[in-house]
Amino acid sequence: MASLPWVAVNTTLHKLESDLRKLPPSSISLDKRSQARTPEKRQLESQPLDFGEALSILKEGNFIDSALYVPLLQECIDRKSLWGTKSFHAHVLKTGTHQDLFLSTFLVNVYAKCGAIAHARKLFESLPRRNIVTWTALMTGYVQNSQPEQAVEVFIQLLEAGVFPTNYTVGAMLNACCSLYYLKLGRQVHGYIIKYKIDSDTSVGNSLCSFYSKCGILDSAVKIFRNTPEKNVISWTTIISACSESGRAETGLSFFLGMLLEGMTPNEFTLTSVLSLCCQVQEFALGKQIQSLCVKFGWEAQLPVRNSIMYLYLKCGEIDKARSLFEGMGTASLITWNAMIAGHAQVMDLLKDDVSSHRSGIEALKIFQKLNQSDMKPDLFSYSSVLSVCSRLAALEQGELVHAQTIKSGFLADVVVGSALVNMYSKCGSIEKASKAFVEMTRRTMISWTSMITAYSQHGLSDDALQLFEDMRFTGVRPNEITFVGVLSACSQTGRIEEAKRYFKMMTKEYRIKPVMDHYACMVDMYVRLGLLEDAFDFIKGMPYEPNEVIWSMLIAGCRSHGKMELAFQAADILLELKPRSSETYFLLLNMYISAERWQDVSRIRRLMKQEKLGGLRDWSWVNIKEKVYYFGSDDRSHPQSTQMYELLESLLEKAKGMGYIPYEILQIPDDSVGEKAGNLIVHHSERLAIVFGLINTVEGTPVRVVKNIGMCRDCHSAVKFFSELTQREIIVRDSRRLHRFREGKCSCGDFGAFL
DNA sequence: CTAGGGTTAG
Repeated sequence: MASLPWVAVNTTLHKLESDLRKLPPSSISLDKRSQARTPEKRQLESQPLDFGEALSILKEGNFIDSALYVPLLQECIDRKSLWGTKSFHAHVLKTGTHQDLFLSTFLVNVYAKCGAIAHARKLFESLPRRNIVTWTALMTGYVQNSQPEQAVEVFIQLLEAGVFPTNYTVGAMLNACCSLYYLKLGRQVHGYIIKYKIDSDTSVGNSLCSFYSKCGILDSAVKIFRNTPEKNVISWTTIISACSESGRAETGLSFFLGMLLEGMTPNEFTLTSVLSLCCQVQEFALGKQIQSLCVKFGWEAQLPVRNSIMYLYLKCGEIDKARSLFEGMGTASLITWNAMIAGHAQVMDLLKDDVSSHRSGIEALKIFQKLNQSDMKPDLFSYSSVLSVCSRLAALEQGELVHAQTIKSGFLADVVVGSALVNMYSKCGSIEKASKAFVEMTRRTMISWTSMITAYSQHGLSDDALQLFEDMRFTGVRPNEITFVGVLSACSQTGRIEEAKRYFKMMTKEYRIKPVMDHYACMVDMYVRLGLLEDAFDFIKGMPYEPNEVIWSMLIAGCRSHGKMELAFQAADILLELKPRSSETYFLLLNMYISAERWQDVSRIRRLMKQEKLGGLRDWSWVNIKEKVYYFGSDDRSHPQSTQMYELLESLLEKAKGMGYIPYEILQIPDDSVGEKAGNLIVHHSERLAIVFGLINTVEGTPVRVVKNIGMCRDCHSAVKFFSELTQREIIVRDSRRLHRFREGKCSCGDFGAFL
């Protein structure tokens, strides 16, 4: 963006002003050529066409029927076939049809759409004649090929050439401005639009509306929309998707309602936008109603519509339905593939603690692999989704392969892909590679910074996290509420009470960010770690909203660790009034009462769990070894190497005891699938088995990475610390709450990470 | 001029 000098911009606008002055007001508004397609043109398009056949005719140097020109070019766009376009171009030159301005303009457009903007430019330069549509096509081409500065440049040139801009040209200019984030320039263009009274033109209004929304000013977009006198379907679609981009899904849905009430018929664009809104706010029932609307209006066969519906099914967890839609799709686009990968990634979140969540991730990797084998190339969306899948799976090997692929394909340069990579390495336990990826980024957004700050914080490196936060502020990037979760949790890890208070104040006063539950949770966590349990209690009581389950469990777990049982019991009573929803919370209380031998309370908890219909938890862990996944449950003996595993485990535990390991009582997690078998006490939780399996089956000295579906208990946490020292191995366990990196007898979580 | 897919927390 630096290459566009302000002088040029001002010249443009100055020139624009004088040129627009010469213009009779009526001539700007419409360019007939691009209006609704003429009947004979539509007829051309419906001609049957075999793309391959047509191309081979061209290749052999033979002529093709001119009736096939338009459909062939359209096909080149759809397939992004540069080779096809070139062949066609050659054909046009040979037949002398390049004199046809319509065809030449179309070719400029096709080259641009195939990503060959340089070719488009060359053709443009060589044309003996050009009209405003040709100019506009070139501008649009630059915008679409991420060279908005060039688009502005072309705009200057066309004005200098004495050509009159149309509404389309103004639209392309506004698009260039929003890609440049040139709010100022766009506003000036808006000024001229008003001055020359073309603001009542529907398409100009639509462009402005989309411009403001893309610059993040939804209010202005809404204003423009309301002031557009003759709203068409596009106007409504624009405002609806503007709401979607600004994350204001409810507003978007109400606009949709308004549209229907005004008797406007939605088109396929509208419906796909609305479906995406439904996904955003998880209004799946509404989404299914929209699906019926798609059928009613006859849009259900459109690929984008089918993509949206498939994505909707994934988001509400109906994977089988989504999969059958996917498999039934004759032609899938890259977006179809990406939606499948991203959808599976989100299903992982949906199924959080269940082992099927993991399977969904594996499925996503498989889909990505199939995409690689297909004739389509993954793009930045595919890469960022698949990287997030790798990070959720802690699949380092696969993640590294994807990393290599992003380097090869050049997508690593994208900020989102870069941030996803930082996150992947961090979640896979390698802070070194995460920070390397961060340092190598050429551009950073707030999310990139936040990812890295959070990464340091999760790895227990609070100095680095806080330093980076200061760097971020110094760079002038505005943190959001998630950044502060990272900052505050970094403070809490190392008990920096004063700094935590300062940052909390900074968040609310300087950045006007309303603290949410997670911020309070960080503060409570800090008091608890420091053993300041009364302070924690007071802090909780002073919160502006009702503390949730997580906050109370933290306090209770802390009281347990510090032996302040009276306070723990008091807090437990309050917690139970809240009717906790998670089984984990009940197990925390249950085990606490069992070890305190408060049998009345034990039966009270059991009764409550039955009332709430909360079943057992499954304790699962898995370990990735050479792209294969091995699952383990508590006391699992199903693996052929079991004997060897248990021998190693017992010997490690014995040696640990010699070094001072004192076992806590191991948390009992009754598993529903097994039924309540009396006297079947758990001896080993799943992560221990996964760890020893990893130790046996990986090379000496390399890290072992394990993922666990629920939180680690105190006993396992303490034992694994000794394992890391005894084996001189780095052991990484990612549980449902946080990341534990055990090295030389210490854990990155600072020892207060195990709640149960 | 309008659409469908992506990254950050506990």
